[in-house]
Amino acid sequence: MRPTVHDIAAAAGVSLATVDRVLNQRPGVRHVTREKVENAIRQLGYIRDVAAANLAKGRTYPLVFILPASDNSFMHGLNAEIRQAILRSSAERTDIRTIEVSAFDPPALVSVLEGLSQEKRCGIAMVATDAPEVRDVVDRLVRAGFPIVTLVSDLTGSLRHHYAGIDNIAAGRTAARLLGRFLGARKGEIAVLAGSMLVRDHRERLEGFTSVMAEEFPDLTILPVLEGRDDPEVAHRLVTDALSHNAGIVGVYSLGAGNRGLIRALKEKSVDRTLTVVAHELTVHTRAALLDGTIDAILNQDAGHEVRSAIRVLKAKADGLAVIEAQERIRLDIFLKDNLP
Amino acid sequence: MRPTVHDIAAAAGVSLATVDRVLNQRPGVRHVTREKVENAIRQLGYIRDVAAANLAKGRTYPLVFILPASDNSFMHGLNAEIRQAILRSSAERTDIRTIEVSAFDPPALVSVLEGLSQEKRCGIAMVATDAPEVRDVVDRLVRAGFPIVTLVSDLTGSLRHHYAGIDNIAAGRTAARLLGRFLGARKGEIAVLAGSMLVRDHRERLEGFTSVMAEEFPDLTILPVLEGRDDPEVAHRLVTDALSHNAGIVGVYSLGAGNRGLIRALKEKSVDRTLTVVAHELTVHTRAALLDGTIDAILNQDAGHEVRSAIRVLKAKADGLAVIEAQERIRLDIFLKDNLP
DNA sequence: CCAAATTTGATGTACGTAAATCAAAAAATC
DNA sequence: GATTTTTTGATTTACGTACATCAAATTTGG
Repeated sequence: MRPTVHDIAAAAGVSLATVDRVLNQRPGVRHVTREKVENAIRQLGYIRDVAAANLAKGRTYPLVFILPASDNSFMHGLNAEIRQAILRSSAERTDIRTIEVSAFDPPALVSVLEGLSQEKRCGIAMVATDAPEVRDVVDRLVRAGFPIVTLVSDLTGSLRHHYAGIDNIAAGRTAARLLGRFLGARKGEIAVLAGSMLVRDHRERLEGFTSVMAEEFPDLTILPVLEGRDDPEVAHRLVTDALSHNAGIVGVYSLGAGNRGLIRALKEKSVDRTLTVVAHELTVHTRAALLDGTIDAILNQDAGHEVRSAIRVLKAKADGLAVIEAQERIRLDIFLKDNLP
Repeated sequence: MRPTVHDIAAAAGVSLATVDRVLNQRPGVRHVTREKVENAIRQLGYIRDVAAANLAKGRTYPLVFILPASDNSFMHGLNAEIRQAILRSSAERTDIRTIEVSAFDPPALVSVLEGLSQEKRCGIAMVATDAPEVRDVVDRLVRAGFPIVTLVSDLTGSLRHHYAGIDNIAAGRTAARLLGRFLGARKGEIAVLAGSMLVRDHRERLEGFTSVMAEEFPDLTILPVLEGRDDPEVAHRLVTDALSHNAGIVGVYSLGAGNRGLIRALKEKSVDRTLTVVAHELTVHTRAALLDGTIDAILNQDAGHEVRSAIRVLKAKADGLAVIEAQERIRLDIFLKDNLP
């Protein structure tokens, strides 16, 4: 049986009330007494029963998800997962609310965060926009005791407690190796379709991609990046143009959203040639394209896992508890047509 | 605020004691009264507070892991993860014990299960050996109210509540496509190294592998399977022999354990030729081989995830609660040298 | 050494549920 | 209609923790 507060009180030779004061950091305990209690806690290996504590406190975990107002499948999926989490909130004692903030707009994000800093403490999960002023508010909030995790896109160099998302450099590198290996001995050009180079995750994916390409596949040259703004129409036009003007393209890496347009363009143009294509994010469109052979591999991050992980980490941080690191690592999923979920 | 037992009592116009009798399926409630209470539960959307209930009951979840006594890295890893879970057991209210049973030995497994059926009810996670007599005991245990999940290796056609493991046919198919695509236009022979064809997961991997090879890569022919019994020494000898006698081998698929021997054989023989190699299970050995280029891709199942998932599912089943299906799906991890954890 | 301030103890209530007891009411049986 | 059986109610204690109150003990300051 694990020790209870009563056991500590007995072991430390103090009353229950004193143990309570120490545990909950209430004033009115002399230094020596506090030490006695803390020693007893350590020796007995006491761990607070979080379930019982939450019951007594009537505690719920107020959580806020800050998401960019982007209209693409991935963000829709992320939103859906958060709604699922909200449905579970009574069982999980969470109280989740979401705030939309205009995309790639540091000042907007900063003002939302500053608004939160005025309210009572809550856990924050945010899709970060990478800017110094954002880092500053985040650091301030962390110092003020707010548990903060970044979601999907990280804020490196900040004090955020955790990042629930994939390693985007590794993702880009993996994409490059897959493309390179699938192309085998073929020489030619690779078209890269991104959303925007202003977004950190896209920049990182490109960085990883180009470095592996340069190191290991010198016969393949990367064309200037097409910025499709995660918009299917724009993507369609850019890819169509590129394929028309450049007969040497043998492969495509789509590292952002807006794959609907890419797929349409590929189908229109691929009658005359075979392209090897690696794209990000598993959606109804990319899934169909993988199955019909238009796309060769899909790299994916599991939005559901990211949301559940963010919630687990925020709750643990609010309680000052440790997390199971391996459990919270978001992996890069690689899907071929054979291992689709 | 979510409704409590008091709210139901009030709504149904009965006493707390009666609500308790209904909730915990105690006798002494007339049919009509039971219905009144059940209606109130449904209308108010009452959900039992599991934390409070467990506190009141002083409940722990007795769990048993039944594992084959196999001496390979994967089973060691699985064991390590179970030990980790045991360390967390006080916080998770679990009481975990493991039972080793000789590998690939249905009668031994059956007798262990029958022993458990005599004890008080507990959740069972087992690495199944696929045999009719095992299926029968499992079905009997499930009917007797034991929550049962299969781990790593499934028992299809049985009543087990859940399977915590990967889809091995999909794994084999994926391996075939990776090998085939990596080899590009090359023709030649593929060596397959398995542990034993008596194990269901190995059979399934081979099945998936051969079917994709046959369908999509007719220029590659599969050599007769080498059964390495998951033993490094045996594997080393078999692979060395195969490579010596057959100059046409261009690729290797290792679908079982004992990769240490495979890797040594490859290093000794690969001075004169380039092989494309796909292997299962990420261990220190396969990881190093992936990084130094001896292996091209590793397929993996995350033992930690499998153990945690099995525990979550068993607890949920014991409480009659639903699980988050997407969370419990064990995915096939594909590692290239760029996305190693 | 006395008064004031601080520290500690004792005790009770609460959270939502489980489980037990005993009395009272209702239903079924003869 | 009286008796037995079944069903229901009322009440209590418990789980491990949080939190509040008030009294008692101890320390501190003058």
